[in-house]
Amino acid sequence: MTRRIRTFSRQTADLPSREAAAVDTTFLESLLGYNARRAALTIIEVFLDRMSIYGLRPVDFSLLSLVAHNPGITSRQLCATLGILPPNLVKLVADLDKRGLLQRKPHPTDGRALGLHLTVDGRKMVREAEATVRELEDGVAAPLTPEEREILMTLLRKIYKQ
Amino acid sequence: MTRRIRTFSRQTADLPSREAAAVDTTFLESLLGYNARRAALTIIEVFLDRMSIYGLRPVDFSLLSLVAHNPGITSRQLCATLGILPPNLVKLVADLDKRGLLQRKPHPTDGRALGLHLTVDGRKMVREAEATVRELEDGVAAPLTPEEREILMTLLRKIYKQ
DNA sequence: TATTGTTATACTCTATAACTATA
DNA sequence: TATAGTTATAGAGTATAACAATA
Repeated sequence: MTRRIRTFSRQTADLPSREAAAVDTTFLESLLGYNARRAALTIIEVFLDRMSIYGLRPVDFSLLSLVAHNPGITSRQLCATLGILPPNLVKLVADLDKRGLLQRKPHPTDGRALGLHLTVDGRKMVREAEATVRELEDGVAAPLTPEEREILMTLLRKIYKQ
Repeated sequence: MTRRIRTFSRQTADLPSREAAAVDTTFLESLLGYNARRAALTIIEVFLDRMSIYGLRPVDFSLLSLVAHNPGITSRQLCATLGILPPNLVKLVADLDKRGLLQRKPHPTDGRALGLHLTVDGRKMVREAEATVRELEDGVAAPLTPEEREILMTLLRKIYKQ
């Protein structure tokens, strides 16, 4: 079975040209928000490139990984966890369903809800995709020592979990 | 002169409900990309709220601040610095021009280019807005010691400057 | 009466192609 | 021939309102 590999275009952030290098960014670089956004965009760019072989965007990967580690999770829980609005989750789940990666089954106790479960293909893809994400993150975290990498994640969690 | 204050809606990330709290996010939270994106979104949310009094989104603020610290900067330099594509910058600059915050003047040496300069109103707004951003960042960085805050920014810069 | 999943829809953000004026 | 600024436009992402089925 062949599956079309979706491609994701993304602005190729112009490499710092002579002009850009001359720009004073001192103030912006003193801001947590600016630095966090720039770092996040850098990681996303690498993610898009390396994960294109699976046809998974960050949101698709996060969704599948959550279903893998929380079989039977509902759309509502997914929305709350990933910060996605319910109407926007419908197509995401429907598309992954069409690709044969997950299934919607009746919820055991709540007749309104549907529990999400990975298919065999879905489990295989998540296993491989999670390994690729680890490799890709090893690459972007290369300038950091293992200790610094842990510190960085700990500090980031302090920001969004307060 | 009255100026309409633009409002920016943003998804009010559902606070961790009982349901969401039960979701296992261990794997995602072990990823740099996930943590960086979540932290960036948290800061943006606070930014949108506190900066709405100026009618400035993050991109507007970054643009104005760069012009303030780099008088005469060109659109092309802004694009390279902020990772914006030239066609998308046109309306941003035009709108700030219409609001009387900046002006486009002929470039002294390049007839094709236009140098951007803040107006008196623009300089006043940037001064106040930068102070507000400092305050707002003090808030989001409250769970961190001053040393941790510096370490966090240093590590983030290592990620996107490699 | 509230919640789950859904449809329809609108608005914003990001991207590509192509034009003009100038280098 | 290449670059700065621009126009038009398409696609992706994110938002609100409202509905049927179920709690």
